[in-house]
Amino acid sequence: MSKTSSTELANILKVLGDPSRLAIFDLLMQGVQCNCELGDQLKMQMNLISHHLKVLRDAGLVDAVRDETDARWIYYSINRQALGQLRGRLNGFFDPARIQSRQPACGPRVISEKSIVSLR
Amino acid sequence: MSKTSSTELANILKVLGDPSRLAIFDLLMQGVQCNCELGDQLKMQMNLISHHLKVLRDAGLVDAVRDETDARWIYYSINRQALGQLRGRLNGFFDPARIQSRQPACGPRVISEKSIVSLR
DNA sequence: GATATAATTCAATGTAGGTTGAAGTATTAT
DNA sequence: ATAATACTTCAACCTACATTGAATTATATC
Repeated sequence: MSKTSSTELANILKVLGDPSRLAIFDLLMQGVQCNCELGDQLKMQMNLISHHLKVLRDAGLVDAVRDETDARWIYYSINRQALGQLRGRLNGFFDPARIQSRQPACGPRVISEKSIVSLR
Repeated sequence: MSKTSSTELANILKVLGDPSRLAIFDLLMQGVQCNCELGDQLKMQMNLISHHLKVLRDAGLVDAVRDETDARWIYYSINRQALGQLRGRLNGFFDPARIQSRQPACGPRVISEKSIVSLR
């Protein structure tokens, strides 16, 4: 895997690698939608929930829509496309079949370039 | 998903959610094994590699064995069991089928307990 | 217009943790 | 014994960022 691609994945994992944020994500998977209920469930202040939701939204993982009848309310949900993409990337990256058996390029068992030359 | 389980997963994702560390993990998936070669590939100092390897080992993701003929060398590798477990947990957590459609528990469309009572 | 509600934004704080350089440990070679 | 090698550990630094409280925005109600 290319270094940039690995870095991109790391950044997504960092977004999800916070207990509060992953808990929010998990509640959204369960269908919880509004900021206030998230706060109730997790016993967190509303502005903190809002902060984490922004991080999740900036990462493209979460969507937000305003209520049509009362625009003060905002409903959050998992971005299904992003979820599918993430799932695919995780499966690709953490695939046991990817593990290659390979001789160490250094260490005592390796005949180095230099020693090959010196043997001639 | 329980909160503790979610937190556990978050901690693993945090370990992997660092670009340097995920790059090391990725090289180990490709079969690179010794500290020095990891450092060469990633242009990082050996002690820093060592630090990140310790974090990965503490998380159970990576194994280390000493060379039998020259114990100065240590070969690192992906812990296959941990990789399989992680893959399973990730697939379980980021499963689109988990997303539940659910009415918001708050917002204007919800008839609250209080209003029900006041209507009687 | 004034007040209330839902949520965001801002400024400040505190700390976890990535990075660095130097010292230390274990093993092997001379 | 001394030096070299491979790696780890330690101490210090520094930055990113989660958290907090207050102020702000936007919308709705009275």
